[in-house]
Amino acid sequence: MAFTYEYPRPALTVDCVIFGFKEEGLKLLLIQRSEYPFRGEWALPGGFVEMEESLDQAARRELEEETGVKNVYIEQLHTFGGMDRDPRGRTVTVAYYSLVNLDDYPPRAGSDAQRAKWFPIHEVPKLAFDHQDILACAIKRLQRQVRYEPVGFELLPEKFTLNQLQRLYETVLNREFDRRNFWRKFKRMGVLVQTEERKKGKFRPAVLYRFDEKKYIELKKEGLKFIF
Amino acid sequence: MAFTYEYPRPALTVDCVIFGFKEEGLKLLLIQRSEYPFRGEWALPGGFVEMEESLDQAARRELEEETGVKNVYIEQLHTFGGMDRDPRGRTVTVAYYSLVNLDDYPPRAGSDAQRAKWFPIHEVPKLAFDHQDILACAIKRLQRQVRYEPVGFELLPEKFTLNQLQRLYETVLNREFDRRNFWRKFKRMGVLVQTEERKKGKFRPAVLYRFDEKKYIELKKEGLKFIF
DNA sequence: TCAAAAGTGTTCTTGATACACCCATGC
DNA sequence: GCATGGGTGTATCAAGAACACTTTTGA
Repeated sequence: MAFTYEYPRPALTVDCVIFGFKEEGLKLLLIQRSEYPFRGEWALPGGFVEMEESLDQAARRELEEETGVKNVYIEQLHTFGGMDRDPRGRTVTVAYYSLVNLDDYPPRAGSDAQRAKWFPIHEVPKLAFDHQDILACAIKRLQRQVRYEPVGFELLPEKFTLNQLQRLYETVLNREFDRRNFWRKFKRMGVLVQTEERKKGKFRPAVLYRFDEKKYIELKKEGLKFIF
Repeated sequence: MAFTYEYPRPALTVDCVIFGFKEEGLKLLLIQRSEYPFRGEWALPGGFVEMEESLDQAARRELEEETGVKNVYIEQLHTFGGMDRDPRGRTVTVAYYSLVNLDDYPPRAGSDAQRAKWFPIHEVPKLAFDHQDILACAIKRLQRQVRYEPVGFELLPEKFTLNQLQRLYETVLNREFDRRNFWRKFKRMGVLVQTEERKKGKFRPAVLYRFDEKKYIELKKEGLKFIF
C-alpha cells in the first residue's frame, strides 16, 4: 500500500564535512561545483539521496564519487532544513562528518576527483548554500567530541608521537597544554601502546605510539572517563 | 529556476521523543495511532513536514497538534533513513527530543490530545515503525547530555530540592550517588540559588533551589566544566 | 519520643597544575 | 658543543569518594 495522499516533498540530500590533519594544521575537504547553482564555487561534497540507499550509504557514495575518499567512518552530524537553503527549491540535507588521516588521502589524489581540494581550516573560501553553517556545526562537534571520545586518533597516522597528538589537541581546541601533563595524562589513561619504532627527525628520535582500541573498549566498560 | 531533473523523493517526517519527570520516575509521551499503518499502536508524536515550514517548526507543530504540548525547547536528535521504516514507502524522519516538567503537562491534560499518554520509561509498550530505535537513541542522548550540560533542570519544576535533583540524576543515569557529595558538588558549582521557600512534607522541610541560568552562562565563559 | 528525611564536616585519595632538569641528535 | 625538541620527576592544590553525626518535623 502506497501513501494514501501524496503531498509535495522536499528534496533530500547529504553533505559531508571531512576533516584532515597534518603537521601544518587542520584541513577541510571541498569540491568545486560544476553545475548550477553556485557553479564554480566551493562546497561540501554531497548530493541527492537515491530511493534505494540509506542515508549513510548516500553520504559514502557521494563522498567517494566526488572526492575519491572511501572506506572512512562517517557519522551523522545534523539535518538542515531551512526553507531557503537551495535556490532550486525546498531541500533538506543530512550532514555527515568524518575525520581522516591526511597521509591516506593526500591533496588532489584521485584523478576522478580533480575538483576536490583540501583547504586549511582557517583559509576556507566562501561556501555554497548554507555550507558555512554546516561547517560551523561540524567544528563545534569536533571540538566537543575530541574532548570526550578518542576520535582524535582518526586524524593521525596509525603510529604517532605524543607530540603529534598534543599538537592535534592544541589545534582542534585552540589552546595550549603543558607537555608533561599532557603526556602523563594520556599515558595514565592506558590506551596508548609504545611501539618499537622511533620517529627520526633533526633531533632526538621520538617514540611512536599506537592507540589501543581494544583496551579502550575494555576500560570504558569499567567506567573510564575519557575527558580532556 | 526549479530542479532540472525531478527524481523521486523520500517522504519526510518528524518525530518527537518527549521526556517528563516526576517523583515516580522518568516518563515518555506517546500517542495512539488512529490511522494506517500501525493503527491502534503506540508511537512517538510526529508527522509529515510541510513545504513551507522548517524542520523545527514541523516538529513543534506536530507535537502540539497531537499532544497539546507546546512552547517547549526541542532539540534535534538524529535522522533515521532506513529503507524499510514505513510500509507506505520510503520515508526519512528527523527525530527531535525534549525534556519537560511533568507538572506543566499532566497526563491526559488537553482535551485535544485524547490519544496522548505518558508512560513510565520502563513500561513503554511496543512502538510503531522503528520508534523503538529512536527512543533508544534519545535515552543515550539524554544520559550523555545530563552529564555534560545542565539540561536536567528542564525536567524539574522551577523550584526544586536537592533531593529531587539527585533523584533525577539517579533515575536518568541509573546509578546512585552519595547524598553529601552530590549536594556539595552542585553547591560548589555555583549555579544553584537558594530560595526563601521550603518544601513542606511529612518531615523536616527542605530548602528549594532555583537553577541560575545567567550565572551558568557566565561561569561557562570562564571555563566551567559542567560534568557529572 | 520516635521515625524519616534534611543538613553539615572530616579524612583520604586521586587527579590537575605548575615547574626544572637531563637526554639524544644533527649540524 | 650547541640548539632543539624528547623525556622524566616532584611539590602543591583542588576535587572526588567514603563515611558519621546532629537537626527538624509530623504523627
